[in-house]
Amino acid sequence: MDRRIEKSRQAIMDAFTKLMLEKDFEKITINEIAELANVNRGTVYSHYVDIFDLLNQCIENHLNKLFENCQPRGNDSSISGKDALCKTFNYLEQNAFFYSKMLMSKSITAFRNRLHALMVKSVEEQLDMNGITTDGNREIMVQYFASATIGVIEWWITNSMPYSSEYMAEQLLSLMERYQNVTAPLTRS
Amino acid sequence: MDRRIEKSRQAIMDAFTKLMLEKDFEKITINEIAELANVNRGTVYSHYVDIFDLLNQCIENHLNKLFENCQPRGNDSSISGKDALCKTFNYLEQNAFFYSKMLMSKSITAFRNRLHALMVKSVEEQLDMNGITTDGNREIMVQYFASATIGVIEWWITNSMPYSSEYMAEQLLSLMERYQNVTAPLTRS
DNA sequence: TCGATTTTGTTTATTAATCAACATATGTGA
DNA sequence: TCACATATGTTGATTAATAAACAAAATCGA
Repeated sequence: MDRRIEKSRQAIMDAFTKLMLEKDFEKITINEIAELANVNRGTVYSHYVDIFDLLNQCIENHLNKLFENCQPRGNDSSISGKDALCKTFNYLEQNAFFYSKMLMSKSITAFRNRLHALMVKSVEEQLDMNGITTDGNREIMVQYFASATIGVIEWWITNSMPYSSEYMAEQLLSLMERYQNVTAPLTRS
Repeated sequence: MDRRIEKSRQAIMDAFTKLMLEKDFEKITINEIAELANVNRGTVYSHYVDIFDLLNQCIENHLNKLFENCQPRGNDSSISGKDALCKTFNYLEQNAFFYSKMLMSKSITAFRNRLHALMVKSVEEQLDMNGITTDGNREIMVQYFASATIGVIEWWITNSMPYSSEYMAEQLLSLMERYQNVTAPLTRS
């Protein structure tokens, strides 16, 4: 792809993310973003229809990175479920400022919705991948695991990460293993 | 000016400076520079005729910053000659890696020549500014002060800055004050 | 509330950057 | 020494980014 596109997108997204950390979303203007990104205002509009589109793509980028982190590498299962989960918590820790802002913002509902949707999808994939069948209702089970995991993550982030990422991965894994052989809603063991 | 020009120049110059620090000038290629700067190779050629032009402009940029540092601020002489000289040594310290490379490189003669020329010009300006007249030969005096100052700077840089910049400024100032009321070849008192 | 300022979103002409292709030059290893 | 690879410098067609200008909407301050 034309490297200009990549550079502009990166500069705009970086500027937006930076502004997100230091002020409320409602206070951020396209002007500010363009100025900080050092691109023309028109360039912003050529990549994003408006600031909400920018927000959504920003969320999408971050959540993609989040869920990438918990995919076992390639075909070799050299990385265990616990390792992958640990990597995920490490990633969250490194980007805690961003995720904290997203979870605590009153005006941003898109983030929670998208996180939940992606988590549900991820849990379903893990169930399929591990060939898990259950007596109970599958739909409900998926919702159960997804919400449980998000709840733990949200609590950990918004409470300034009181435990290490290793410990969190351990505990979450242990909780999930109690019920089914679903070793992790995000990863396979 | 079109911000694209500024951004491209900056990216290219940054990449070149970075490469200068980690390898010899002769080993640096335009391809490398373009790659590291993340610009098309043609863009490099649209700003610089060849790698020697790039080197010269790089030297020019750095030396301009060097001599900017020792100009007293604006019209108010709130910053004394010593302070300005101190700022100059501080700047040299911060960019010691670059200046050391330049001074020690066998293949780069342009840097020493340009440094000497700018130093001579600076000494002449300081003489004029302070209205200094002397019995001796002015030309020779200018050469004397210019070479003396460069010699001290070169020794300090290539010997890993054995004294603090404050001390160096002090000592150099004191040496120059012994002869004329030329308080500093780089600054006015 | 009202006037002023800022922001938004869009358009247009212009320009810099891009990619691909090329011939030439330089250098490198067998 | 001679292929082979890499680097140089240039060209032309295409595209993304730019600045400037604009009307409309939103925000702000008095």
